[in-house]
Amino acid sequence: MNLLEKRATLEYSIKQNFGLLGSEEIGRIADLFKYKTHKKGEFLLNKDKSCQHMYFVLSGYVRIFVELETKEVTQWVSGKGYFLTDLASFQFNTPARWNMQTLVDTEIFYIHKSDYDSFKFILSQWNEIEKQFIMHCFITLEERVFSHLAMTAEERYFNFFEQNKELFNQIPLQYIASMLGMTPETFSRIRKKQLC
Amino acid sequence: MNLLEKRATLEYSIKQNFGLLGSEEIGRIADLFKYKTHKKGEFLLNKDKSCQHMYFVLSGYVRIFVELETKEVTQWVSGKGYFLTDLASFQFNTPARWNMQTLVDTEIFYIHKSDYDSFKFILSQWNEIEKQFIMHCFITLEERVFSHLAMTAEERYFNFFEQNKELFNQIPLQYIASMLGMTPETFSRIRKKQLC
DNA sequence: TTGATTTCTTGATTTATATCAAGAGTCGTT
DNA sequence: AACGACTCTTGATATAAATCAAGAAATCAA
Repeated sequence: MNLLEKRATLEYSIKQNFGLLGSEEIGRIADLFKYKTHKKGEFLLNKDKSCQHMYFVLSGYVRIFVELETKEVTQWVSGKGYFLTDLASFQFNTPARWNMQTLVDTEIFYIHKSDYDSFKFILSQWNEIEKQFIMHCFITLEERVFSHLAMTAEERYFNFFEQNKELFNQIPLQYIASMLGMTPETFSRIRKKQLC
Repeated sequence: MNLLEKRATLEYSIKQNFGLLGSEEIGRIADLFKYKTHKKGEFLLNKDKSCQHMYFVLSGYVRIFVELETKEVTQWVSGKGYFLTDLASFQFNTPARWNMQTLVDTEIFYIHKSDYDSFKFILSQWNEIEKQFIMHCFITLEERVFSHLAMTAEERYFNFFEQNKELFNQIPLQYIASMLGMTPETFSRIRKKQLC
């Protein structure tokens, strides 16, 4: 993939997630993102630091997690096409709540908060568009909370599998287990049922 | 509480949740809310219907829940000072995902979607303000997901209790149990530990 | 106040999931 | 190819939480 194609991928995802923008406007947004590659295992963000960037995953995977006394909790894994940041830190300058680490060699586009904030001056509809984006994120999270109120570990597994098949042969399964709220052993046993 | 004091309470909560507004502007927002009382057990919203309103709880409690084949799941209980709606339905005109029912006689202010949508024309900063409000909601939900990934039922109980003491002697405890993702029996046993 | 209904508690039991421990597979590196 | 480091699986066991069932307590309505 050459840089032009990478750029096209970014623009496509901006269109998908921040609808209602003309292609000229999308171009102006994309202009402010910078391209970078990260080796497997590198951190994009450390907990308690300030999160000054929003990231876009072009290829690879980024894990969002936190370390507790006794265990490590993976909050989410973002693959290609995802925008990600620690929202509380990025928007309200609080210390970051999560670590972000690449699980494989990963290509990202990133944008600094100061450039991101300029969108609202460049584009009159920006606040409206961003608002809708966050609403969709909120609705998705509501579903995730619901899955913990209403579903068993096994139901969460199959539900998630249907939506994210590709993830299951790309990253260590223990991280999927954690983001679904179960141990690797439980995950493995459910998986065995699935395969038999 | 007379109507003037009720109105003042609404304005105060608007200020709390949608900061950055002058008092004249808050007044113009509050003007578009209407006051209504609901008897215990009345529905503000039925699942699968269209949610055309946002609600503000002045006094009382509203339960957000859904009925499954085998059980009922309470997603949240909103007490005084809460704004509530089915966001997906209110904003994107999808069928409502939740029921909303009062748990006691309840006073609310409500606003129709068409009036709510007019805020952005009345107030130049509205989109920005609303965006920040939703971001805070999103961050709160992230914490809630995390509580299911990292905490036991007992930890969720005590964590929630610290934040919401008043709820525990105002509404049936079974609903708190459900929103914390446990059965009433488990809830009761944890509660016993707390009291002894 | 009384009876009816709902809610909460408690005990016994079952089930789901976590923990612990060991071994097997996989992957990356040299 | 071989080593070491992860990662996954599997079994045995422990623990957390759900289920089932009954009764007690609280609440509501007449």
